[in-house]
Amino acid sequence: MVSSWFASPFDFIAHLPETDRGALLALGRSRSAPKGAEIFHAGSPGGHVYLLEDGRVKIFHQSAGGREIIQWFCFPGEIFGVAEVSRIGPRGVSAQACADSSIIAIDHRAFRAFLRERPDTAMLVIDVLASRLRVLGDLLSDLSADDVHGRLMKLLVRLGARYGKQRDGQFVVDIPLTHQEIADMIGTSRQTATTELGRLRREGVLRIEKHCIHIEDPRLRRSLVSERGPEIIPSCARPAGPAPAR
Amino acid sequence: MVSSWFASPFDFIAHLPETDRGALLALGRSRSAPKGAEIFHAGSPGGHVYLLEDGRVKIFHQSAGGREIIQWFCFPGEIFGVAEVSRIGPRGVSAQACADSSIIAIDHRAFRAFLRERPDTAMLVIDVLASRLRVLGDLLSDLSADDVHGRLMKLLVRLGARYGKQRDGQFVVDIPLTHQEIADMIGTSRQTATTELGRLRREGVLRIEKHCIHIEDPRLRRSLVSERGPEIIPSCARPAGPAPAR
DNA sequence: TCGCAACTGCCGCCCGGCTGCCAGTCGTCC
DNA sequence: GGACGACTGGCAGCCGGGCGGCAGTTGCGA
Repeated sequence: MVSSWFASPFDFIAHLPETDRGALLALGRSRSAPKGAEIFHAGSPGGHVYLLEDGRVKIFHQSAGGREIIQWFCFPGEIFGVAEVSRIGPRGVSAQACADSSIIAIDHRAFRAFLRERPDTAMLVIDVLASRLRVLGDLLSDLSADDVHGRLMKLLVRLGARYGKQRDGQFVVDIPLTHQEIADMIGTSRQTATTELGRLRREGVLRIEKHCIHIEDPRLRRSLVSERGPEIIPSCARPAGPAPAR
Repeated sequence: MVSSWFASPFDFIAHLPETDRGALLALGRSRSAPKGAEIFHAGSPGGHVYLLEDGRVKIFHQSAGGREIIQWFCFPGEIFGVAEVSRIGPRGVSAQACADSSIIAIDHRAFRAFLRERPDTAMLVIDVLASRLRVLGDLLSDLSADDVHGRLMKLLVRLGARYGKQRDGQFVVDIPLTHQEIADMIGTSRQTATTELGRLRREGVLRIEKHCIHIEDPRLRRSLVSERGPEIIPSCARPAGPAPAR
């Protein structure tokens, strides 16, 4: 059994070395962000790095036409807003709480100074950035090569592998998503996403209940279960074992 | 005068601290790659990080349909192949020499060990990854929000700001590009790229000579010249000065 | 409990851009 | 110098999917 690289949620806080965790958290200030609150906005200076203690945060790009392109969701333990603080210039993406959230804001200069003294944590940051680079690269490739149906299927696979849970004999992606959000994740319109989701529902591939996606198709379900392996801790990763099929 | 973040080529080797440069270069083995040679391929294990001494390298994603999505070009001094070595799993992108090139290959374990001991270089790697994350984020947003004309204009601005040179009273993007490559950079077909380039030529915006783009439109030219500022060294960047308009 | 706002679901129209095709030009290697 | 391959340029046809519109449903807050 192999685990695809995208199947492992990146719990940054949990992966921090014991010796660094307390010190890093102490650098920041905790604050709460109610559902819908904007944490930072594209164009703002970007003086902080954030850790998500609890809740869910959407990282997205806003285009000129008002369209949103969702790059990813952050879950508890993840770090975000880190790409923009290392280079001059404003943030390129916006962050918004999708649920009542609790976040820790760390001044970016303090964060950089911290990384300089803690090589383990610095390597972890490199791993996070590298992983996100791959995610975006894949999104880019899908967007220019696949049609809407293909992109939606790939989204299902990714969401299922990464966030899916087995519950009461069902396979559920435990994130409430609107059609609009799904459309924004695969770069299409709300209407087209609705149509395509309707087709998949009629074909028995999935079912949506309380905005959560239930995978019904037994084949897809099995492949999702087998792709979720034990969580990979990248710092411990060795190029041993067979490479996962891509 | 402000400099857009994307206007600064990232000469990794030049930005290395004096104390680290020799030691890092000594870790690797230099080799040459003739034009068209593949340096690594998507799906391969990814055991090395590369520095480009001379030449030009194309980093791209190959889609199922055989289509290429060019993520960026590397120029002398740049580092590449770094995103894939930190996580388990094969490479997601391929690298190919666009011109006769000379590269230095560094074993990824040696590279990681090096970064652990050299915080300045580790921070530089973080800056490189962060910068590329922004590039991909922008590409993604353009691809899903703009039409071909808009994407081509943005490509012109980026290429011009980053690689443009003033020469003999002309403004030239000094990279020989085929229509196919331009199409691969903006996610469209060769034919559509040809058509759109033809229109821009007829409108007097640009001229293509020996596969190099000459910017003719005086307004576009002025804006490109003013966007190229002194090269930004991210490690020295302070959030002083006005934020560039995006 | 009511009312509004957000979300879902389904049309039909229409246009941007992809596919396929072919002819002309340029560069390069025999 | 000739032949071949790579690149450019343009045209016809078609279709995926964006957009506007609207009705029905859900759920949240007053």
